[in-house]
Amino acid sequence: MDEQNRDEAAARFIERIGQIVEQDGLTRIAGRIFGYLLLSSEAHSLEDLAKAVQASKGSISQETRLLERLGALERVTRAGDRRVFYQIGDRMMGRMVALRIERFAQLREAMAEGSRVADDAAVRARLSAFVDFHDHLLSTMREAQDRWCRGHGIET
Amino acid sequence: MDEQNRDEAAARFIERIGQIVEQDGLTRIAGRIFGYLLLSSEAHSLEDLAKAVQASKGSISQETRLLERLGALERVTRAGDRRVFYQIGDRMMGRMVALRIERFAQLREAMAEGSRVADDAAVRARLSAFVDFHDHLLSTMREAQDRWCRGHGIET
DNA sequence: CAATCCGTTCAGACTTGACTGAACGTCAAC
DNA sequence: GTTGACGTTCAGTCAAGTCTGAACGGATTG
Repeated sequence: MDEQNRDEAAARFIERIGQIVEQDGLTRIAGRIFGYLLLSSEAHSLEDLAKAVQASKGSISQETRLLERLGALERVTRAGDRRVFYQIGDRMMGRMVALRIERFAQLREAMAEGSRVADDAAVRARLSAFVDFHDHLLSTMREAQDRWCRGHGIET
Repeated sequence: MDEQNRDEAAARFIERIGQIVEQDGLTRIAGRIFGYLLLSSEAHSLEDLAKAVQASKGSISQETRLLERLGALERVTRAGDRRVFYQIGDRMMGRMVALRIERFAQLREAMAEGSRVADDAAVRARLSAFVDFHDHLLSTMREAQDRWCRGHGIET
């Protein structure tokens, strides 16, 4: 793969991650920042990122801090340099999965509340089945996550 | 729980489901329709739904057909009645989980593509680890789903 | 102190897409 | 054929939220 193709492929990857992250409720710019950093082993300055994803400094500042809060990015500083650098966080993988597992848990809770509220027996049965199913699913997911993380030295 | 409280609780449930479904990329109205039908054992007409979730007939038509396409709702008709009624589909539970599993798979694919594109060995290693992890997670999730569905007579 | 370099914040412009309501097509009944 | 009950579609409206760019605050250097 020559450099030209590699750059195009990288751009496609960044856009793709941008869309996926956007589907998860963040902004497209946050997704592109994340995608860009995923493809780099180095930390990048705010200015770097602004140039790479073609967005204003303001947006980059906003979104990097959000991603940091979510545990997706890490902030790196260097002696003798006032700038801030961002890189993919160690706990990134664990956090991404944890967030999605959390979504399942949220839905489970809502359904549980529903089955408490419902006055119709058939409805209660349907919602209870949903809750049971998700309990099952959640426990296997969490177990899978724990096991894998322990086996590979990944922190959650 | 008296009727007043029950109605309020039902309304809260419907809004909550509305928000969750909205997070999943559908509209809030679609979510409310879904929530409303989740709490009912009967099928409801388009007009019923319009009144229940306070939306226009146009929106209800749009969103019910979308939910039907996704396998969340079923369309029911009755002899001697030209109206269409909607209810929660049998395959609802399986479909909801399948859609979310699909999201994991999407992310896995993107990361796999990234590891093909990356020119840095450390980056490739990070992305490969991500892919492996998701392969692991996906297989356990799918297995859990299959096993549970088989054990409880749920169709996927 | 002035000059400069960063990151942050915020008001406003702008984009996106949800939602409505009216028009339309269809079917059945009369 | 006419009327009325339905569901669908679509152009237009409106609100939500993203993005920008300028202003700002703090730190550092000369």
